[in-house]
Amino acid sequence: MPVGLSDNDLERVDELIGARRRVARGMPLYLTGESFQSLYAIRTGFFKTEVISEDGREQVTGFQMAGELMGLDGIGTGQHNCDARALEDSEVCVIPFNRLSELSREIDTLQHHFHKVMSREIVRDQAVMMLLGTMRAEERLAAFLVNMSQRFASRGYSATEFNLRMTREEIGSYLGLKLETVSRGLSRLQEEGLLTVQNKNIRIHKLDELKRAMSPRC
Amino acid sequence: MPVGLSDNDLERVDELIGARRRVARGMPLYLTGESFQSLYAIRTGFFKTEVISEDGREQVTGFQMAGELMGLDGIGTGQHNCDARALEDSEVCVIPFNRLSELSREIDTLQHHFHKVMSREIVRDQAVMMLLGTMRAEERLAAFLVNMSQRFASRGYSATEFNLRMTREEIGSYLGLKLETVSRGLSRLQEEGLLTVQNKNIRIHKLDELKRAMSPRC
DNA sequence: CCTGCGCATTGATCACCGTCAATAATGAGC
DNA sequence: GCTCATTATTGACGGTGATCAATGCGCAGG
Repeated sequence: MPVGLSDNDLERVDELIGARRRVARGMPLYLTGESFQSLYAIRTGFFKTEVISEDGREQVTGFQMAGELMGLDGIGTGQHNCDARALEDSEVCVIPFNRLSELSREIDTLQHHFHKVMSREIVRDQAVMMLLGTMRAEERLAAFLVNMSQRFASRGYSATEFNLRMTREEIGSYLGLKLETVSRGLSRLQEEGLLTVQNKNIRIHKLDELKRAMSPRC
Repeated sequence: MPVGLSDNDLERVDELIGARRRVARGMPLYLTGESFQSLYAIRTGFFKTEVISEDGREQVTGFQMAGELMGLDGIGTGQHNCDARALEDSEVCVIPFNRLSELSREIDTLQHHFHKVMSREIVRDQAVMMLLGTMRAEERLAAFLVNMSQRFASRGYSATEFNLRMTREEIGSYLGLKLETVSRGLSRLQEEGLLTVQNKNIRIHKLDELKRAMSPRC
């Protein structure tokens, strides 16, 4: 993942990557309470992370796609603090955290890169707080779709046509809404002509207007 | 902050701490967009961090008290991604991030400690997402007060009697509620006999019931 | 092909919380 | 001590989204 390494260092980082691991759709990569040993970089596939509170509430805290890193929440306590579950058949690289720590002590670039990744995760979480704290249902939905669009685009896929891997309920959990509200919101955006929804398939017709729909009433 | 260092290493970590800096009530420690150079450890006082979105929305993302670290959000982009503002006259230790990086390459304990702090910040943020995504107004308030109580207690102050430093509006922003709802919620908890509110002064009478009030309807 | 199950859509109703508004209390500054 | 601005409380009302419920769709498996 990091760039700008010497050939020699690059080799060593390559060795850092332990095994690969396949995770079938619906199966957990790790569960809350399991001992934390490794980080996971997604090679292919799609995941959700989900926190479960003492009183049984569930909150999806994120959806992860290829290239993204999972497991950072486990470093602090030595135990995973959320569930990570595959939304489609997926493959991850296992990155033993001990080895990453050692190596990042020797390779500046790797250390910096790792710190940046953690920091960006914090910034991302803050953006979700903003979404949950201040946006109305349709704004949240627009923000979610724009975010998906950008992430697909940055991976070379279409920014305007993609298949969601998660259910309405999972979207709702992530956005702090009920699944009915998600469904209604999508129908509404469709009526307004911003996009077409057909089950999990989304076709965005007016990306700019969708971005504007993230802001309060016109 | 880290413990378990040799005397020698302890000296070096001490040197890591740059200047101290005083921040008067209401003044910013840093603002969004400023270049990121240092982390800040609070010696005394009380801060809030706040994200401001492009369309002008504000979201308080946290309240920080003595011993806590601020500025982690800046590492990823090299710029601060939120405002940090003192809620009372405060003093912080400036920790130049370059020096921290260097030193943590040499001192394992420091490296581990730093990684844990970042990870815990991520877990904390996820707990806030859970709060914003799944809890009703009064549950959020109870959770907020219990959290404050615990943090005061862990610093040697009373767990049942303390002064909030922030306004109802700031509490509301943090909890995704309007200030009126915060006020009503506090009044309600008071009517129920769980606590006494007098402006910013909180006296908790039934901490266990307050904890129960974090969960859905009795 | 049909069956059954999970997922999605849509409608009707209701409750929670936001909004608007008026008043009160607090604290800083002169 | 008085004034003013800020902060907090409380009430009335309305809207957004939750809840309850019924129907429809799509897909895996027999």
